[in-house]
Formats: sequence, structure tokens, C-alpha cells
Amino acid sequence: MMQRPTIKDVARRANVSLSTVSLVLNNKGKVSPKTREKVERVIRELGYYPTSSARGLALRKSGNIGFILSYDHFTQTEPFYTKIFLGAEFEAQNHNYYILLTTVRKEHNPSNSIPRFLQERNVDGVLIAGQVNTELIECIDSLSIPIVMIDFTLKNHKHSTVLMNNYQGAQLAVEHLLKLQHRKIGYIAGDLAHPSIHERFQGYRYALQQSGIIPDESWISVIQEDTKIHNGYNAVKDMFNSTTSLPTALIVANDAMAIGCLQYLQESNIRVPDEIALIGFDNVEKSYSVQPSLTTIDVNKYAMGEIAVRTLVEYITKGSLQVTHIRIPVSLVVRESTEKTVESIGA
Amino acid sequence: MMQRPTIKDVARRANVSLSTVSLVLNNKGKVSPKTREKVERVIRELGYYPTSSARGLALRKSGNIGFILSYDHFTQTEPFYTKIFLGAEFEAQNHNYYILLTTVRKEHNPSNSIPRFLQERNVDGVLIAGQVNTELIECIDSLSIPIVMIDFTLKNHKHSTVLMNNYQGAQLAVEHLLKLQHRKIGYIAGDLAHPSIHERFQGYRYALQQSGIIPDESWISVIQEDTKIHNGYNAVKDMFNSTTSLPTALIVANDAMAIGCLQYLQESNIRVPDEIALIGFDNVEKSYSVQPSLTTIDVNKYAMGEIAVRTLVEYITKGSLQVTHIRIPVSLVVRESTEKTVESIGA
DNA sequence: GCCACCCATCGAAGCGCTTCGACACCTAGC
DNA sequence: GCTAGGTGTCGAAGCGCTTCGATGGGTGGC
Repeated sequence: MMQRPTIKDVARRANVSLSTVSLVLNNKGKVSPKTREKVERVIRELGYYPTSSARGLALRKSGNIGFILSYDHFTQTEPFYTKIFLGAEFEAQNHNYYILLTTVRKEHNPSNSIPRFLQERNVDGVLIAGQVNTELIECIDSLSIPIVMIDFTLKNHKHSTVLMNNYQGAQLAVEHLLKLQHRKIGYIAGDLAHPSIHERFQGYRYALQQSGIIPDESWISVIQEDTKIHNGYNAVKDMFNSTTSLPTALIVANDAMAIGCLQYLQESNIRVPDEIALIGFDNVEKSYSVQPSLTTIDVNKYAMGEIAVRTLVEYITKGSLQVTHIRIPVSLVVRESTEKTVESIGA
Repeated sequence: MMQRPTIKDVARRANVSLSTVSLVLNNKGKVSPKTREKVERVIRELGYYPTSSARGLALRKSGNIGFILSYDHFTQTEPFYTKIFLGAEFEAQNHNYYILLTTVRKEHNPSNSIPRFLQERNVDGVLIAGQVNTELIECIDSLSIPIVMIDFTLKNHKHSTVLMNNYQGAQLAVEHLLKLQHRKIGYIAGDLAHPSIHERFQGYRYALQQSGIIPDESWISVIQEDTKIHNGYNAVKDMFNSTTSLPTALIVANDAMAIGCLQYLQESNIRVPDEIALIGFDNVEKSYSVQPSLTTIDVNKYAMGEIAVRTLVEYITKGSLQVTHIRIPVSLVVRESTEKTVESIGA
């Protein structure tokens, strides 16, 4: 196998010095158009590509971005973080960065377990997706490596974040139901300790208030300790067994719980959406395949990854220390659980 | 921020030369235990880690492994390749390699679309998971970069592969059914153009033959052009409508089709497993949540990634050119679709 | 007590790239 | 026609590491 060409080969063949080739490569300094053109031609002829370790050594940069993911998050069925990663990977290519992906366990073992790319300082910046250990973040801070967090934030808000716009999501849900003439709109909140879940609930409160509607407090369930299917099931069961005045629509803090609600309602022979409309949050794959399919709030995961990379690259290159908090807009996905289909109207 | 220590700092502090430190780091040459111990202590004190670009430059190695994945495969709901990746990532850490993950589209655009880490020769070896374009593989070959393929193989078998043992899977399925006293065992084959699907069918044929059982050909369906839910649905429908002598058990080439079968059987009020037992292949998440849950064949995805990395690293370090084909053993997961539960026996 | 040999350690060159300061050469201004 | 200033190009040093050949001190054999 032929040795791959170096910058030296290019220089020799183009009859210029190493430095000139380097200037052309990096679009730096003053190079006459004629020389530039000549060098570029030779580069093409030789199929030359700079060696990243050599460049990295000279620049004292790695050209890598670290992507840290909670292990449990990545392995779960719903490809939420996978899509975020793909968006990030795609955008990183545009900026000529490589992404080193690693997963970490929730429980933070002693320091030996910190990702190798941090120990070796082999990344110029770090993306953190989903909830990870606070100590890990402090460790990265102590290394002065820039961080952008995706779908996660600490209470101190000292790091840049890319989050979905949960307020807007709740607002869209409420508006949709209002348009369908619903006035009795209940809410099932899930685990309010989770920032996103909390925001969604706030968004619901605010949107209703803006419309001058005061919901019956018995339509609002905030006691769940988690945000899983059975929490939704139990929440709606309790609600329906403890109040006589029932809501005509229900917003649920995520699809999993909404699917739980659906299960209870079907077992109780309460028709969705005829007797009660249902809106979830997240647009998980299953929300599409349940019967009836679930109206929900969707966010562009690829965009989240993309924008996070763009922000991080800005940090790295500009050295800017300004913290930014970006909200990714969400959209309403209308399905059968709120809109009566043609058949059900006829029925 | 303090400059991170270099090998020079270590040498100075330990009163030895650069070369000695390097020898200690790489466990090379003769170093007296005393010196080694001293150097190691200083390394620990300073928190020194070698810079990978410098090392990469000197060794003309990148220390990276490329992981190429078909885009569609990675985004699908079932986290099959995600798990393979995680296994690979884990094992790569043990060998001090970083993994650069990239996805490629099925259709191969002109050469500009080849992964950047290949253009820049920034990987020492490549893992390919799932079906990718042949031209891409040829391109990697032309760069003399070692390849190990996971869950995929070309007809020429010129590359090392890590595949699941489909023959064994079919065998386990047959044996399980025989043990349950089934003698009329049918098969739904799916798209036989796919190597794995073909192997499963062969395994079924062979296993039955070994047991001296000759299946009625009307119980064997090989006409599907794909391997999706509706193919299973239609296959079993056709089978049941065209023959009077029905099998008592059915092996289906993958879980998706098996779930399709289940749908048809339930619509037709044919009880599973009482009237017909069903076995799938793949152990997808859904196979666990359908009613009745599906008996299926499982493979350890993490192990596939791990072993692929181990094989690749061997290639890289030993420079061995020997091609190896590894089969990962599979296991039978027994669930309700074959074993009558207590209730159904009582019923 | 001398030589030969081995073992531990070291110096220097080199990996492929960037970059700073130096250096021609050219143009414009008086 | 001479100088000041600008423009395009180059040489060399340096980034942090590995490695080869050289070196010096210790050991054993006679």
C-alpha cells in the first residue's frame, strides 16, 4: 500500500513551501489566487487529506466532541436519544468534528469511571444528553471543558441547555381542545420533580388562565411519583371514582401515562374521544399504534442534537463563555384520541 | 487553567529522560523496577495522561475504530444495533480505542459521501453493522483498512464476520416443540434472499430431518417477499385457507411475522398455544408484550459487539490477515405462545 | 585485574502539521 | 531615484510522543 501523501508531497509537487500549503488548507494569511489554485489542484490530484493527529498536536485541539448519555436512556426502546445523537453527529460532520459517544451509569463510581476522553482530554467540548450525575458535570467543569446539555438542566442553570419548549406544548394542547369546544379540561401531571414535567403542568395552568377558564381541581391529578403507564392508569381511575363532575378532555404529561389512561378508560367502556378526549406528550412510537391513536406533542429530536452541536462549536471556536438556553419549538400531532373520526361521528 | 502535564514534566520530576518515561508508559524495553516505580508514582502525582494526537502522530495510528451503520437500521424502534454498539463501545474501552460512529444511507451517493474518518484515514479499523452498500466496503478494502462485519456478510465471505447462529436457533425451536409432543411443525420463511432468514429455514429443515419427521409441504410457506407483520398475517391466512390438515405448531422466521400470525389467529378465534403453538425469532421488545407473549430465539447483542471489537483489535495489532467467521450462540426464550399457562390448562 | 558482555538509561531524530518572524519583491509617493 | 509600506512566500521552531542507536556502569569469567 502506497504511503498516503503528506503536506510535504503537496508542497514539493506544487513548487511551494510547506507553509504555503498550510495557509491554503486553512484559508489563512495572504495567498495569491494563482498559487492557491495551483496548490488546490495538486491536493486534488494527490487525494491529500490532512492527518488529524498531526493537526491536533500542532493546534493542541482534538477535533472531537464528547457525547455523554445515561446508559439507561440510550438502551430504552424509544429511540429518543438515538435521534438526538444522529442529529448531533450530522451537524458535527459539517463542522469537521468527530463525536465520541459514551454512556455512563447513573450511580457515579469513584473517579476511575469517568469517560476516558475526559481523562485524556481528548475532546474539545462535551454534550450531555439526559440526566447524568452532578459530580460528573462538576468534574468536566474543573477541566474547563465547555458543556452543552440536552434535555437536561441543573438547578443552577450555569450551563447552556437545549430543551424542548414544554410550555408551548401544553399551550398547543389546550388551544386544540378549546377549538374542539372542550371547556372541562383536566390534567394528569406525573412526577413534578422532573423539570420537563413541571413545566408542562405550568404551561397547562397558564394557558387555561389566559383563556379565562377555571378548571375544577378534581380534574387535576398531581400525586404520581413516577411517569409510567401504571401511574396514568391509576390516576385516571382515582379521578373517575372520586368525582361526579367529569372533565370532557384530559391532558396527560406524557404518552406513557396517557396510554395507561386509555387502558383504564377502555376497560371501563368510556369511549375516547367521544366521551373524553385525550392528549399525551412526547410522540413515542406507541402513541401511533394504540387504539385509538393518541394525539400528542412532538419535538424534533434531530434538531435538538443539531442545535446543541452548533452551540457547542460556537463555544469552542469563539471561546465565548456566555450561557445560552435554547428552547426547541414543539408541534401538535392530531390523532384519533381527540378528533372524532368519520365513522365515530356517524355512529 | 494550568497547562496539563506532558511527558517532559514527568521526566524532569522523576529525574529520568523522556525515553525512560515512554518505556514505562508502554511497558517496553528494560526498565529497572526501581525506576519504573518512581516514574509511575510521578505520573500518578501529576495526573499525567498521554496526549492521543501526539502518540497517534508518532505511531502513525489513530487509536480509533470506525463503526458504520445503515441509517435506517439505527433509527428503528428496536434497539438491536444500539445494543451491538454499546457492547462494542464497552469492549473498545478495554483496548483503549475510541469508537467513531457514523451512519450511511443505503443508496451510495458519489464518493463525497464516504465517512470522513475514512477519507482522513482516522481509523485503524472498521466495524460494519447490518447491511451496507457493497461499494463502500470495496472502498474500505482499497484503503487497506481492516474490517469486521456484524450481522451482515457478502457472498464472497472475504471479510471476517460476527453472526448469530441461525441454524442453532431453528434447531432449538424444533427441539422445544418436539419436547412438547408436537409432530406437525410448520414454518413461515419470509424473504429467503436475506442470508439470516435463509439459514433459519435451512436449520428448520435440517432439524426436522434429523428427528426423522417429514413435514407436510402445505405447512411450509416460503412465498413472502418481505419479513414484516403483514407478511406473517397473510402467510398464515393463506396456509389455513388452503389446507385441511393443519400443523399444531408453527415456527416463524422472525417475531414481526409471528406477531402478524398471532393477529390472524386471534381474529379467527384459533387459540394460541392450545390449538397451535407459535415460535418467533429475534426476541424483539414487542414479543414480550403481545398477548399471549411469544416464545422466541434470543441472541446476546452486546456479545456480538464485544466479540467484533476483539476480533478487529486482533487484526489491527497482530496485523493478521486471517479471515474468521464467528457464530454467536442463541438461546430459546420460552413464553406463553408455546407453553400452556396454568390458567389455560385449567380452562 | 582485565576484557567482554549485558543491562539500564539516554539523546536525538522524526512523525505531519501550524505559525511567527524574516525576507524578497513590488508599488506608490515625494 | 529613493524610501516607506504592503504583499506573497518561506524557514525554522515547536507541538508531545516513540524509537533507534549510542553510552556508561556493572557483572562474570578467566
